[in-house]
Amino acid sequence: MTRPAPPRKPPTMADVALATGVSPMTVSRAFKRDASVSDATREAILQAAEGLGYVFDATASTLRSQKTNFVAVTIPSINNANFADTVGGLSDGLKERGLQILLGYTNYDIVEEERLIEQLLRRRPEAIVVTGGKHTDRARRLLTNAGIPVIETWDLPSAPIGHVVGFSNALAVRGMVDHFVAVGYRRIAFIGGDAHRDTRGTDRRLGFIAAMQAHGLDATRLIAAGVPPISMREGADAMAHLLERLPDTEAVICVSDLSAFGALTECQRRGVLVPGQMAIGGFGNYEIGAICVPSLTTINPDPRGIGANTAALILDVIDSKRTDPAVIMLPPDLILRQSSR
Amino acid sequence: MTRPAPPRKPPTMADVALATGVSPMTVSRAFKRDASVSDATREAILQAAEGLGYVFDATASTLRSQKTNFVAVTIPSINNANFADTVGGLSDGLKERGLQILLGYTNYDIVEEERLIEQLLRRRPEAIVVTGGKHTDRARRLLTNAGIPVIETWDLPSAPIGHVVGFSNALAVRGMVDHFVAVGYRRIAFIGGDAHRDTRGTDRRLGFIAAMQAHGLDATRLIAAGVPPISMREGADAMAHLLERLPDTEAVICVSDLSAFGALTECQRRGVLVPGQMAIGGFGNYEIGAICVPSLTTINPDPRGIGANTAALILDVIDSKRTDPAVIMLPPDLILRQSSR
DNA sequence: ACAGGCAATGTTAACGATAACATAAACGAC
DNA sequence: GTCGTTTATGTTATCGTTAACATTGCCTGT
Repeated sequence: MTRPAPPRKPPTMADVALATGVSPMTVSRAFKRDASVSDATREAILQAAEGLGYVFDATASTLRSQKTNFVAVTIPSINNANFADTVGGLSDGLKERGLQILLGYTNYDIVEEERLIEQLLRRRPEAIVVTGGKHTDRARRLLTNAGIPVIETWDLPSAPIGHVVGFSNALAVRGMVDHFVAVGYRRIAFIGGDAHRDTRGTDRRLGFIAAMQAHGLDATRLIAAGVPPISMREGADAMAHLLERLPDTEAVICVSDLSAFGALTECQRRGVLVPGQMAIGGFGNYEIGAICVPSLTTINPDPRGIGANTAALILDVIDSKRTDPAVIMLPPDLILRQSSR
Repeated sequence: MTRPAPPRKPPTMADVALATGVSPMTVSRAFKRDASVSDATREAILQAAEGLGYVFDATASTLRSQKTNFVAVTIPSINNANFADTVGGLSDGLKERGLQILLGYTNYDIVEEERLIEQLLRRRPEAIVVTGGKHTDRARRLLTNAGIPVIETWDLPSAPIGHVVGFSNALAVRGMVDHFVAVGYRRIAFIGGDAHRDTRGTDRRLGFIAAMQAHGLDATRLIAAGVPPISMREGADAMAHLLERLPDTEAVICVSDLSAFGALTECQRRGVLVPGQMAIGGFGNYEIGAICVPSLTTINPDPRGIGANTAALILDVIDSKRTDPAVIMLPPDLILRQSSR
């Protein structure tokens, strides 16, 4: 009379304890770092655990200890080298402490961001990192009341919720405008998206306009190239548009290196010399800008540095080494390359 | 006599229940979709919850119901448009069911992958998706014993652990070699990384060698360009190397579009005409290949499709609509563009 | 008018770990 | 040799939610 194989529930610490002849508490200690368990006992426990196929249950641990070891992170898009670098820096900085990243993306939409933040907070992260400083009212409330460290990145919010690790997108673009003007360009255009979804892109356009006006120059050569975030294709289309409508333009600043590269290729297709007939500037210091011919003048916002600083900040706050809201600014570098010589 | 503000523990369902005058169980039901609660009661509960600043505790829910609503995913690198697209397709397909992605990256290292898999399994995901079919023995064991659906992607493992959603990297490259030969190229080189870290890259190189030999052609023009995954810079370096050492080479197939683009720029810097003097093929159908001048012949492995199919498969398995291990092949497309005309 | 059914809600115990406290044994200082 | 201290381990109760079962009341059909 053979029974059907029982559904065989996965083993728990109690099973490991039974197999080793100790109490569950000792098993629990054996899986911690600093706990006081004799080497022999720990060895026996871990071996029994491996033999039984026991896998630590982080959920139960979390519920009792009220520590999830999660850090929640929202980024606009997972498919973006800049944000990926920030997550990389963050992840590396948190790894040694056993903090795991719970990642979500908002698709550049603050309503989606609100939904995402709520979902993430349900997992009770130890801290939450959001990209950007613009949120729905409810999202702000959720973050404020979450009772955990909140870090806004990639931006310089006028009214920060908690901590900030970022920079001013507008000021960064101003630096590039200043450079272009100093080199002698006057009829300068800006290529960006056509909506306010991408707030960092919008800030860059506003920074462009303000900087041009500060120089007493015409700030109306604005090409809106499609729904943000715009990429290579839209950059190329925008350059086509620009060359047809405003052919006397001498230089163009693009909202990103990707659109700048697209714009560059359109010049190549049309035989427009870069930088001879058209100078180009980008934003973001993507790899492509360093490799393409001609290489692209750009702004390096140090995405990995943002992530690394955010990680360090989180650890300091968790260790109570820091109690007041921090505002960490990482001034972006202007990188001069062939496209604006 | 003012007391110091109490640490004010975050409200629980019991608090919401008290505030609404119902039992905690009814509050629990109000937060579910299908549960039987009257509209009036649910409304009152949700309003009270919002007023108290209550946030659902997914950890406790998970522990009791044994459902985490997590799907674990490992990718080699977060900073890669192909894998990002796969995660995007996966995420979109799982979102409607409330399944959240728990993402980790292995840095192209199967030892790191093992560590990561163990970490992820501790969170008790409903399913686990791994990139690639090569794992450490212990990782294989962990996956096999996890008791959840396992899906290997982006590959065609010889001995699958569970389900597979992928394609043969070797066969895909063979298709490109066949094309190059048909068009008349004979002295064809391959540019890739110099180690076995990136198993998909290695498979592509092996596919190249096999295909060349099948045509009776010299398969020794192999340029190793650095630690995988190689990118634009390494592609440029490799092309420089190739042009100096094997100047009679007529065409080159690169392990990725990124290295192919780097190789292309090196040709541009040296005045080597593409495709006139050197034809180039890439892999991955990255955006850059469609935009650059000349545009790049490439292979489209349909990363988003891999993600979407994986999501659909996971839902089918969870719903028990499918019980046997699935092997879903998405044959990559060869995309012919200017760089190999 | 009453059985049967369904909708809305309540009660109890449990998910699997560990914080907090308790205890036993070993060790050293004087 | 006694006492305090440290080390290794055990016991009990609990984290916040929900599965499973129980109950109440209202509606429907005959």
